[in-house]
Amino acid sequence: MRRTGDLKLIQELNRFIILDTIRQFGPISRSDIAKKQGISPTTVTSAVNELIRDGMVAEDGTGESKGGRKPIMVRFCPDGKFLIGVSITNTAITIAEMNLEAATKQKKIYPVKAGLVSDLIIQYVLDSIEDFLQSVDDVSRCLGISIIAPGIVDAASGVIRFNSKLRLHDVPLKDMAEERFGLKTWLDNDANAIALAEKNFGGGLNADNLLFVTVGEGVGSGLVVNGSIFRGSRGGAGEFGHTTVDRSGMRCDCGNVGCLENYVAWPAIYSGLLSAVTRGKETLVMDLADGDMTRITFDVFRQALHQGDQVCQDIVDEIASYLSIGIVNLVNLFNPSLIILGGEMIRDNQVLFERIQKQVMAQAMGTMVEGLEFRPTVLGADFEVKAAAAVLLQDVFHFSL
Amino acid sequence: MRRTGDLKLIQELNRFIILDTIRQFGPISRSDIAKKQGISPTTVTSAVNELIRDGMVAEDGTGESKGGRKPIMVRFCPDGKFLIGVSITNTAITIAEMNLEAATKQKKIYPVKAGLVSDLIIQYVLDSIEDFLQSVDDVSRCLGISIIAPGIVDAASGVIRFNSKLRLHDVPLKDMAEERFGLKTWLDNDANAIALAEKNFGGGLNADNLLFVTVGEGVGSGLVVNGSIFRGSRGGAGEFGHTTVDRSGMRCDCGNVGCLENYVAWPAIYSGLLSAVTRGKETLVMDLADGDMTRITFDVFRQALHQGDQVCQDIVDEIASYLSIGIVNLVNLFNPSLIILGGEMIRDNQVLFERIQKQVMAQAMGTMVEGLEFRPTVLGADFEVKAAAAVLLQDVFHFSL
DNA sequence: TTTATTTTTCCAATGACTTTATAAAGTGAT
DNA sequence: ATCACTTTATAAAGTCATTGGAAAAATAAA
Repeated sequence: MRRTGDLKLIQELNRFIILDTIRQFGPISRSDIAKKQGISPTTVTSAVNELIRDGMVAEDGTGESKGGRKPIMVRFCPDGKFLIGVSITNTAITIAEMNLEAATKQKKIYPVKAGLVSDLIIQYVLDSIEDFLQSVDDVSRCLGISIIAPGIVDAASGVIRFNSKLRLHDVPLKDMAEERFGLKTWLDNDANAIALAEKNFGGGLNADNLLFVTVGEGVGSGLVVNGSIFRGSRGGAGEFGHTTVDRSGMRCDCGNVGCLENYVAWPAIYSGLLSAVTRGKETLVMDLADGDMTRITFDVFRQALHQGDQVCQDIVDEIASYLSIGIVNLVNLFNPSLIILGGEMIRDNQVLFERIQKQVMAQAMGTMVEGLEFRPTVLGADFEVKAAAAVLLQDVFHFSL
Repeated sequence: MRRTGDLKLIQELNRFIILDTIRQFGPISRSDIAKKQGISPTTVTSAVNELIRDGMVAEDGTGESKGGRKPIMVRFCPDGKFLIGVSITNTAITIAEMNLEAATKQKKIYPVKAGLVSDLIIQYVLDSIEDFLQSVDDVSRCLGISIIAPGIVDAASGVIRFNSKLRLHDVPLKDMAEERFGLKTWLDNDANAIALAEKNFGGGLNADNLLFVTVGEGVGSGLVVNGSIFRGSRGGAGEFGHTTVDRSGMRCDCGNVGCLENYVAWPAIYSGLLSAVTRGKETLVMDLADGDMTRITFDVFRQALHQGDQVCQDIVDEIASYLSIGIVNLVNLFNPSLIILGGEMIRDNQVLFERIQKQVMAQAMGTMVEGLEFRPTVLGADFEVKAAAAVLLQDVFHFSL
C-alpha cells in the first residue's frame, strides 16, 4: 500500500529539509534556515528544538549581528547517532561503527578462512556482527546495519541472489540480520555502494550521473543515476565485466564471447605474463618475483612497469585499449558526467589512467564527452565501510556530505 | 528551492492516489477506495466530489449491496481533460489532441519539406501547433503540450541539445512553446518516450526496467528504469547505435570503431544489397525493384526475404548476430525484465525477431535472462503522439494505463 | 536614550486529516 | 411485517503541523 499524505508526512519532510540545510550550510541561524528554504520561522524553531533533543543538532554560540539581535547559530552533530557498516569480501568481513559523516569510530576485521562458503560464511558474518555489537554502547542511537557484498544483490528485498566464489544463492541476509539483532538492516552490492560513496563523500557532488569502474581480480562497475544507485530489475545490473568488446574474441565462462573481463582483469594479465616468459621474452617480472612465478603479484607487475619493462607496457597498452572500448560503450549509453577508476590494476598506474582517459575522450560521442571528467578513487582505506554507510545514509537522510 | 511540506502537498498526494485508484480499479465505491488505500472515508468523499467537479470522475450507477446500503460506483472520465501531443521527425510534424488515456480525438500531420532545418523547422513546429490549437475548444481543460523529438534532448531544461539531420543545437523549445501558447510544455527524446509508452500503455506494466530497441534508418534505444525514463547527465543517454560491437570493425563517423549502427541499420543493409548485386549474386531484390536500385526499400527487402531470397537471409543472419551482441551488452548492464523490438527492420520480420531472442537468451548472463521477455511493439499507428502523451501523463499523474 | 532592526518565540488561526456520530438504504432472521 | 444488524455516505467535532501576526529579546545606529 502506497504511503498516503498526512501531517506526519509533511513534518518528516520538513524536519529532513531543515536537518539537511543545517548539515550543508551550518553553522546557520534559525532565521536563515527559514529564509533559505521558505519555511516559516515558527516551524524551523520547533523542528530545530526537536533535532536538538535528538542530539543531531546543537547550538553553537552566536553569530554576527546584521543590525539587530545576534543570531544563535546551530550546527550539525554527526555523532548524535551512529551506524554499523559491514563489508563482505572473499578474504575478510570488515565491520565498523561510524557516525553520520561516515567517520569511523571503531573498526574490526574478521578474516575469512579459505573454503568458508555458503551457509557457513553467512553464519560467520552474523556471528561477527554480534561480536562487534558487544563493543557498542547505547544501541538506541544506532540507525541500523548496512551490509555490502560482491555478486548480484537484490537491495530492495535484501537478498544476495548470486555469488559464485562464496557459493551464495538467494540468501535473505537483510531479514536474517534484522531478526537476529532487532536493527533495521540494508544490503547492497559492493561496487554500487562504492560508486555512491564516491559521489556522496568523494567529491562527486556535482555529478548526478557517475560511473565507477574497478579493475583488479575481476572487472566491476557501479552506477549512480540521478543521484541514487542504479539497480537492474532484480538487482543484477552493471555486469560490466561481461560486456562484449570483440565479437570474434574468445569464449567466456558466462556463455558469451569476447567479454571484457577476459582481457583486462588480473587472471588475463597473469597468463599474459606467463606466456611472455615461456616464449622467452625479456621481462623484469621474473627477476622481481625471484624466479618464482607464483610470486608474480600486482605489486611485481606495477614495479616492473615503473621500471620501464616492455612486456608490461605492452600489456598496459592492450588493457587500455579494451577497457576504453568498454567504457566508451558505457559513456554512450549512460552519459555520465564523472568516471571514477579504481581497483588494484589502476592504483598507482598513472600511465594506464591517462591512456584510458585519452582514448575514451577521443572515441566516445562528442556530445557525451563535453564536461566529462575522470578521477581516481579518493575514499582511502576505509572505503568499504564508508560505502556501506553511504547506502544507509542515502536512504535515511539522502545525505551527501 | 526544494518543495517543502505543507497541507497542500498532502492534499495533492491524496487526490492523486484516489484518482489513480479509481482509474485502475474503477468503477469502485468510495468506501472501497478508502479501504484499499487506508484513507478515511470522509477524505475520500471530499476528494471524489472535487474530482467530479473537475470532470475527471463521474458517478456510475449503484453496485451490488454486500449486506447494507448499495454503493454508488464512481469511474474515471478520461475525457475530463485533454493534452496536445507533438512528434517531430525528419519528414513530418504530427500533432494530436488526446484524452487522459492517450486516445486520439483529432490528429493532423504537417509534412516537413526537405531542407527545412534549423530555425525554420522550429518556427514551422510552433506555427503548426498554433494552427492545431485553432481546432481545440476549451483550452482551460488542456493539461499542456508534450513534444518529442529525435536526437539528444535535455528533458529537464526542455532543450534540444543536438540533432544532426535537422541541424538543431541547444534549442530551448519548451520555453519557446510555453511563452507562445501559455501552456505548460514537456519535451523529451522520441525513443525514450516510446519506451515509456510501451511500458505504460503497451502492456509492459509489470516490467519496471524495460528496454526498447528500434532498428530502421538508424538504431535507437529507450530505457525505462524503475518506472521512469532513464536520461543521462544532460539528457544524452541511450546512444545504443554507437556502442562498439567489434573492436576490429570499421571506423564510424562518430569517431569510434565497430559501431552497431554501421552493421544493422538500413544504410548498411542497402549497401550490402548493392554489393551483392554488383558481385553478380543471385537475388530477388533487383527483380522486385524493377531493376531500379533506387527503388530498393524496406518493403522490397522484406518481400524478398519472405520469398526465401538467400542474400537477404544471409543479411538477416548478420544483423541478428551484431544486434544480439549489442543487446546482450545492454542486458548485462541494465538487467531489464522486458525487451521490446521495433522499427522498420523488425516489423513483419519474425525470423529476425526470433533469432535475436534466441541468441540473447543464450549469450547473456544466466541470472540476467531469468524471466526476461521479448515482445514486438504494440502501440500501433499513433505510437508517436501516444509516446508524447506518456511523458506528460507520467509527470502529471504517474499514469500507466 | 530612543528608534529601528533582527532574531526568536508564543499564540491564535488555518486547513486537511481522522474519529465519531448520524442518516440512508439495504440484508436476513424471527 | 418487524427488528437487528451491515454497509455506504456524509456531517460534526477533534487532532495536529503548518502559517501569520504579535510579542519578547537582543543589539546597532542615531
